[in-house]
Amino acid sequence: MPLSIVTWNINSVRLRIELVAKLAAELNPDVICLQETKCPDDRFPLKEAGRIGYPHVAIHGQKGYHGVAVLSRFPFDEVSRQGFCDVGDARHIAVTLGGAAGLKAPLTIHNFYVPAGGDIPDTALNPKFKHKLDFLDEATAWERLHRGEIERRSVLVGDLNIAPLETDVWSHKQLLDVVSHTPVEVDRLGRLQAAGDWVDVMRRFIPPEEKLYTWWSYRAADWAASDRGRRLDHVWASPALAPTARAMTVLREARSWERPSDHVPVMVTFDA
DNA sequence: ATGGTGGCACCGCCA
Repeated sequence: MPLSIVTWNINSVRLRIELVAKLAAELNPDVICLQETKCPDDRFPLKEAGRIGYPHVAIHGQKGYHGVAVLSRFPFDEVSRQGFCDVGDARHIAVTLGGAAGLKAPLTIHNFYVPAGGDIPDTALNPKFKHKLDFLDEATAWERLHRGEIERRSVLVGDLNIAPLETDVWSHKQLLDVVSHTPVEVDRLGRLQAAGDWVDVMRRFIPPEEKLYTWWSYRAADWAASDRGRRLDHVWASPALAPTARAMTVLREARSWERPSDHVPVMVTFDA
């Protein structure tokens, strides 16, 4: 059975729930993983999610900042939330789809929102950059502990706030010292990927030689004309699941929607 | 070379 999963940093779920409806109408995904919901759990727009076809919602939110959620057409067998760096941030939620979703075997989706890391790529000068690296280190250690489960049928998606490849940014040279593309961050992300033996599914569909972006700054006068994008959002699959990936879409047009997020949705369809 | 925008909570912080 095909299972389509979207990841999208929505930058406020309450402000943009109608854009989730538009996404649902255009791509019809089975599961939608959101980041930066910026919404306490008791204020999440659950009714609206149900109205647009997603009656099953797993949330890990907080007031004003961060927050992740998973909207699903199918019920979850399990939901879990992991804290990192002991700071109380809502940056991870995992759901398992299985028998109740009609899958032949359980499939776990990890939805991450990695800290952005501030402006200065120096851990001594910028505590937010230190937090970003620490978060990635903790997530890597946590993955090593759970490697046995991850190896089966897992997906890791989210706003990882790092563009690892030279073609994941509009100018490799000009962004080498810009947070999101520094070698130290790329190295940390590589370790996280190696810890789960994750396959970069987006790059299975668009070769590493080609430019590929999922985020364009709000600060550009004309984001499309300047096209100074970065690939900050990712879909990784475990080795067991990766070969079943059938299609991948980066919904670039969503950046032109009215009152858009600065990130666009990415969808991957698996024969799950 | 600089500053440019956006969301939330509350007039600063984070992205």
